[in-house]
Amino acid sequence: MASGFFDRVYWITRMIPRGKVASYGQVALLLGLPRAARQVGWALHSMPSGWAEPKNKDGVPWWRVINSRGEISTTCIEHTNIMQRELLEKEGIKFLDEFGLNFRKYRWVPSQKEIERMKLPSEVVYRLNRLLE
DNA sequence: GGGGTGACTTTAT
DNA sequence: CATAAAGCCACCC
Repeated sequence: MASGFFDRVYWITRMIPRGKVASYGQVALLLGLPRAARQVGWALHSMPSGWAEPKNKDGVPWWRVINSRGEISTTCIEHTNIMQRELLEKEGIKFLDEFGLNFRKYRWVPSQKEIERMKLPSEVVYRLNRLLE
């Protein structure tokens, strides 16, 4: 388990499968920090630029993290919202409008086993299950 | 140690 | 449905 907050964000984000998305809040929950959604966005914004490249095998698939309304919400100039949509479309995701998609259809729902392995506090597991149902 | 800064979220209007 | 406001907390001066 990584020690720093940022490293833990990258660790969770790497678990999101191709063609699936998670919200910033969902990543925060999986970290065991239910109210750290904003910092998740910041972590993805300020990671080493090489890690943001889709071709980088050891990189972080930042484009699979969107906001709780199912919309792309990056303000990054290097990695734009348009770029993010193209990356997701390349993974098979269809958009409902310019930057919105069907969260019901594309949300990453970790297996119960994966959730157990993370040893999260019961309150966090409760909130997670409610989010994913 | 204090204050500003967010790729956020929820709740209230 | 759209907007606003408040709460949020890791990080960097």
